[in-house]
Amino acid sequence: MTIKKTARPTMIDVAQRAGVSQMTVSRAMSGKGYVSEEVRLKVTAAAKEIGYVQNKLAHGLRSENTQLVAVVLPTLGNSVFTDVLTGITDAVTQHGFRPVFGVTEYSQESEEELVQDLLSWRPLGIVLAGIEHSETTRKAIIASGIRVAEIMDIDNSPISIAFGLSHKAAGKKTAEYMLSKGHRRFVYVGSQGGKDLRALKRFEGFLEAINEEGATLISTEISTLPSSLAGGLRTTEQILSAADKPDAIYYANDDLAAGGLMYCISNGIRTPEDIALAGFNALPFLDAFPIQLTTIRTPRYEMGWQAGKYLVDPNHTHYASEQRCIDVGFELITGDTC
Amino acid sequence: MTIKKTARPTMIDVAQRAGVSQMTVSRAMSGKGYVSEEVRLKVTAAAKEIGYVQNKLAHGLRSENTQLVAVVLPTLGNSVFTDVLTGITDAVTQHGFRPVFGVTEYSQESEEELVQDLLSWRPLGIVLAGIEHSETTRKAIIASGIRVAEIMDIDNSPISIAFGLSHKAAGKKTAEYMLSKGHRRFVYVGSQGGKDLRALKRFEGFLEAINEEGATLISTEISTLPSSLAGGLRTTEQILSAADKPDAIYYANDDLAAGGLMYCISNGIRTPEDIALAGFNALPFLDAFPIQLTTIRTPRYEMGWQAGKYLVDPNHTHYASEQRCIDVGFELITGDTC
DNA sequence: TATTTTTATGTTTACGTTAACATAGAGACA
DNA sequence: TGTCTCTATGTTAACGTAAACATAAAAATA
Repeated sequence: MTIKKTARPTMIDVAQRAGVSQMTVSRAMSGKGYVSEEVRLKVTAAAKEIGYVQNKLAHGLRSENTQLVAVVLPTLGNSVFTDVLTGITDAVTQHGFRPVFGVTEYSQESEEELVQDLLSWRPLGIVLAGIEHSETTRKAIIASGIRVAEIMDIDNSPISIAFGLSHKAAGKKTAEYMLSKGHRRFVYVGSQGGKDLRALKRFEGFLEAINEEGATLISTEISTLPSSLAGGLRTTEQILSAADKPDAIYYANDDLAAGGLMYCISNGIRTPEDIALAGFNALPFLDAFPIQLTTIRTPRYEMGWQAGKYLVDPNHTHYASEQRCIDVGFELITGDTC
Repeated sequence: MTIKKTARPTMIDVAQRAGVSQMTVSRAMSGKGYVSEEVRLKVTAAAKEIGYVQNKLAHGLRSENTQLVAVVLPTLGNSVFTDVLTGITDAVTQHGFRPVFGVTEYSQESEEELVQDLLSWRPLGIVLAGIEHSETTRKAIIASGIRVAEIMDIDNSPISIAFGLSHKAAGKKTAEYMLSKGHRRFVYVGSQGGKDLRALKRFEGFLEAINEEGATLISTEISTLPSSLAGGLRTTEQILSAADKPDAIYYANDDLAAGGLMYCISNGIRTPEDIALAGFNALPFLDAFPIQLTTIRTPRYEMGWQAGKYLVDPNHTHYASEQRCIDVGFELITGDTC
């Protein structure tokens, strides 16, 4: 006879205590199949007495239903993605699911490994941030046969379904608004060394629009660091100290833009008279600023929520082969800085 | 449309393809036991060809080793906890583990359910934010026999080990500094309807210190909402518009304090001459403010990292019954607002 | 050369659960 | 009254993997 490592109670222990078969315990706990009220009470009492805890590994292995949803995000260091994760978590938790996540740090190689690893948990579905993935990643997910939802971006072909917005259109819209306010000489400020593909798409849309109008992009300042207020502030200081000053700065996101705005506020630089500023995301802390930043509001929580709901809601129709994009839209916040 | 159950390849399929037994595949994939280099290559090639993906449910069930770490947090809506989660994730990922998490929204009842559910995944260990838990929660974890680490707080008896700081001491230290700067009439600003127990402990320490010195607490303003800059701003406006004005405000955290500081900056109110302000956490975005907030720096990422490392590092000694607190400390940032 | 050790592989079984099938009594209906 | 359906329970097998045990050839040692 071998010695068990952990003698955690199983359904067999509960069954013995309740004087029924193990299968009856299973039925009483899961609520599936017929169990008399009397027996059900005996079983739940016995389970509580001996501290029975379900083993989800065994459950998942046998039933092929893990109650797990995999989530792949570039980082948790930006509230944009924690908003999304919160939406996903809320949606799937409602249906008894749990998220298992990993972060890629904006690397497609990391994403490949991560997806492989997450798939080994046999989740019901997977949520991927972004719509650009390596062929290996796409193949692995398709081969697994599980449900997929891509979020944030719709500017490409999704594996199956995408809930997002057109970043190219958002960049374009920002440019059009800035141009309409008479700005003509721009600087673009980015971060992450250009690894943020959605930021690049916004910049692309932005560039197209200003080129169409014959306006000028003086320079681009892309730091390798993650975006931060402090980084945006420093970069803005440099830009405004240079000989060839722009009349407007387009930032990859609100973290950078807020830093720029803070620099202006602190140094008595007027917006938009001395310099116009625009960001992206409409982060909530900007509400507290005395000057409202021109930016674009994105429904981050909602994208996560919709994707999560889509994956776990049994009433949803699922699109295995059909590819479709759900445009959740965005809203230009004109603000005071253009 | 029904979801078809895909016949995903197992080790048996790999074995057939490679012309070996299933057990040899298991050994080749896991690296445990003897496998000749020749066979190992055949197996990995066969696995790749048919798109084999490990089944972690079966692995975990058989080996009693899930490579999972459970994480319980009050919310993801505050960067304090995402910092912690990032630390945990980084530490456990290094050792091939994956976090499974859930949020309690500051409710002990939610925590009970959540812990029960997370335990059913048979994680190697669990990280809990905070040191105050219901007796049911404590019992369930102890009965499960898994490793536990509590983080953030050390002002109580941990289940096993806690990595955190004394919030009471932090509140006291802030009060002492403010008193040393001559402030005597205080208002306290909180949020979450007092459900944030760590904030309450800081307030407790703060109160003790000002009472010892005979200073006055004019009032406490505790909103039921989650903390935000906008909330801090509004509350500060109210406080400074009242007839009985304090000479210092102590905020439950930096989100609220930053809102207050922003109100002062926007309205030409001088700190600390007109009003002194202090917060808690030293959130990074405050670096970009023209006036540095008086606050307390907390090693959030480090707490998460240490807890994660403690749980999954095979070289660590584990303290099953012994209770101990690891004080990670804090640092007073004197700043400009006191 | 004989013996022991190391390496390499296979066979059987068990992890804890649920699906599928089996059985039997209670009540409904002809 | 006999058959049929519904309810309540039990029995057996299977999910995919790794531990335990078994075996045999190759290498090391005596």
